[in-house]
Amino acid sequence: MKLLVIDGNSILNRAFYGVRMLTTKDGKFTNGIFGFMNILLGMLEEYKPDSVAVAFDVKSPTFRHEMYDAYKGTRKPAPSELIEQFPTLKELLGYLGFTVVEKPGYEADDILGTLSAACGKDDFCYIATGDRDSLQLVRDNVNVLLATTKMGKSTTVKYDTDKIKEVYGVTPEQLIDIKAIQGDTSDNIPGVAGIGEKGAAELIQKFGSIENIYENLSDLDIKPGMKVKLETSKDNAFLSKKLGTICLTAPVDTDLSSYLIKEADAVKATNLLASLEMFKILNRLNLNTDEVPVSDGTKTLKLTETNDYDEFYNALKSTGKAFFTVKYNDCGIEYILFKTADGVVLTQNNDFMFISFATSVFSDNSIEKYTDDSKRLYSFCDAGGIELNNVKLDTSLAAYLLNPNSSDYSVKALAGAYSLNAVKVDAGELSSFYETEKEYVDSAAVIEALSVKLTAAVSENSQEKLLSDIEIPLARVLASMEREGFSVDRVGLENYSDKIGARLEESLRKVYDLAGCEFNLNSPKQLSDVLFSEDKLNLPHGKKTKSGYSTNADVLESLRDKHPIINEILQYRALQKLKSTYCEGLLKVIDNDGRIHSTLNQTETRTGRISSAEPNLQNIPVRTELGRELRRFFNAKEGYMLVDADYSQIELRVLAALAEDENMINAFISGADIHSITASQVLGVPLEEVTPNDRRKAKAVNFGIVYGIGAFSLSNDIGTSVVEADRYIKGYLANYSGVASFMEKAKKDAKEKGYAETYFGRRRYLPELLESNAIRRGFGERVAMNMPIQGTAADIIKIAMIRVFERLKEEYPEAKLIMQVHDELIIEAPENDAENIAALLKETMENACELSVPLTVEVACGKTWYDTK
DNA sequence: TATTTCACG
DNA sequence: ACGTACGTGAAATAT
Repeated sequence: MKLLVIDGNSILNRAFYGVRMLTTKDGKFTNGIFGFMNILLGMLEEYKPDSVAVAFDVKSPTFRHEMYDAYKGTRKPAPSELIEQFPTLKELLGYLGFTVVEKPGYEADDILGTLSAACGKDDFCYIATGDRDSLQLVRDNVNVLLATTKMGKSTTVKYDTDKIKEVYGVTPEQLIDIKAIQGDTSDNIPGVAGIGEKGAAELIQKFGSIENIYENLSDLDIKPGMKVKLETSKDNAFLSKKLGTICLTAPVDTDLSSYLIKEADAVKATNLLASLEMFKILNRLNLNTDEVPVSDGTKTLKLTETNDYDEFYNALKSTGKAFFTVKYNDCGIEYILFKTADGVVLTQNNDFMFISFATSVFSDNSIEKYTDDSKRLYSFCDAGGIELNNVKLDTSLAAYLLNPNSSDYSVKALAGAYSLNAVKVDAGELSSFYETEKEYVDSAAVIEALSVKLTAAVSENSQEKLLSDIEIPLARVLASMEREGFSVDRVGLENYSDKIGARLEESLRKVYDLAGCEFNLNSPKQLSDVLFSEDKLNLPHGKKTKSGYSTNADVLESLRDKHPIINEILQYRALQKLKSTYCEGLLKVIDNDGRIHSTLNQTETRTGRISSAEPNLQNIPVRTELGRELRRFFNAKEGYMLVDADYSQIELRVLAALAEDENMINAFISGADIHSITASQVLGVPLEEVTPNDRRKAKAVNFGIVYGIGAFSLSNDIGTSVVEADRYIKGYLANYSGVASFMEKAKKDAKEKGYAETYFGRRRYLPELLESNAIRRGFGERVAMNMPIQGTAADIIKIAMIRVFERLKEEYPEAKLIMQVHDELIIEAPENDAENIAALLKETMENACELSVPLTVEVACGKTWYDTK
């Protein structure tokens, strides 16, 4: 019999602290269970036990905090986030066929000891724990698998008798004697006062046991000082040995066959794991559930191929719905897989009729499309001059609306999330195709069922309009923007790069001179050594990071007048950023058409914004002149102009509207400068007497308010004391009382509902609000205040983008929307139409949404991006 | 792969 | 006593 005995408390504890906080959408904490299952599955695979027992303490769990322990010698109760995971874990283990062992009055340790001792010589026992105390249980047929977390990575180390000898120089039993002398404050084991780990180990290595030591104390070769200590604590030593010896006779079932792994209750286990959103674990377990019926009741789907396109097209037309996924290759579409009532139908692009078929399906307005990557499909269709009509659902977009706190919206991931993993495919003659294209076929198999579930959930959340009027139409706009790209002056950028490169070298040389040594200036670690070491520049260090002292711009800024090297380092950093990220980074991605085609992600941010990557064109420098020069190389093609428009203070206006704050609304309606008005009202001085410094502070507060400001950060930002910053915030909230109550309501609503939401109903779930850690809860509260503002602004510009796109297509088909930077839209327009298009853009953006405050847009034309500012 | 830094709104 | 403003992506070094 091969037995695996797990210290459930210890392993769950390790897992909890080793895995970053994870929660389900509805706020259940799962990181401990997730880590536990990973460790357990790893052990099952590696050691292949036939029996498993998981032991738990019955009393409420505590945890050892190393630092805390060292000083206080006590244990802290485990946080509620961990405690709530125990019952769920036990339930899950039961469903999976593993035996949970608990005995009131006994610790998990004792159960491990008893079961390991119950192993006969034909048995083998593995003990999994994170607690070194259990190492005393190691025998020829008992190994301990010690879970340790090294640098955030969890590993298990196997201890057999040889390994114990190697590490401690003693037998496993002698570890008890070492501990009897050494003691253990966290377990209230006194030990021998004045002798620690090293001394204890040495004594036992030499003399074998405390019994031997005390029987022959006068004769043994021990330093007199140590003898005195031993003598004084004799009673404690023997008491400690007793306390430190793990009980081998706990009253638990020692018939090992009771712990044979039982058959899992696959349905219950699957449901529980799905509710915990642990799809990776679910897949790894390979539970033998019956196939899940898909929406039409079918359990096993037949994979067939058709070349009779006319017939198949008519079949699609008669149902009015096409559920499909597309596989692309370099030349376009490789094949399309359709889910039909009969199964999955493969249509391969190896026939001259195929494209005509695909074109018919895509353009047919009477066929609703349900697919998984509409942006890519729009892109393909645009490129081939094919119309794509009536996209009813994009699974990734629907799932993103349902929960933006996710990173994987693939059909595979969603099928897991919606318990559709067990749909089986009968590939028949296409089995070799199925083998190589399994993932696509499986995706097609579930896309209808998935669509049904997603549609229901979106409707349940009242997010239908968000999906049909914003996200789905936007996919088409983004596809077009990606395809259009942004024209870039390669030669200009190369020259600029050379110029920066020369200055960079010069700067580096100066830093070396001033430092008196050469080192890698790109390494914060090496730089902090040079700046802060006593034998180097010995400058006063600021805040710490995980691995040393910070060298970021804030810290350096505060040291600027302490040493001339600081200024040079700041300059170097700025140049290095321009050179590597912008010059070299951008030059690498200019396409053959002389344009940069960034990817615009629609399911990336938690607030509803879009993001730009490979390259990121939403963070092209603008704040410093040297950086802003880069924008000269982003230009309009021959005969065209850039038309650039941005919303002014859109987030603050959204705040005024959402908060229904009369005062702030009137400020915006008046059209005057919002920051000056704020300063005037908060300080109680006439508008004309507001100084530039007053305005600067008011502006900082206006920005900060949107993020869920704290006095500490504001004081940092505007360079005043925390007390004064706090007074300023109080004054601000008293003046804009609608804003104050909005913030309170935002927090309260989010706490009650579990999510924050925008004006248009976009949601963001906030499990952080349930955490016991005040820092993280505070973060959740700031997000609860910020998300409705940032998200509503994001919704508004998305609406504007769709309308601008439609109008351009209709009125100025040559002009194209090419970029969005959160509150800014850029159009590449024929020179002659630029003025008209500027007006069109401004008007469309300003009227994208009717709020109780006006939305104002500033628009400018120019040959380059630089010229539009 | 994680950490640190820094560019943008 | 904590640690301190929201949302991103990229590059470089360190592990």
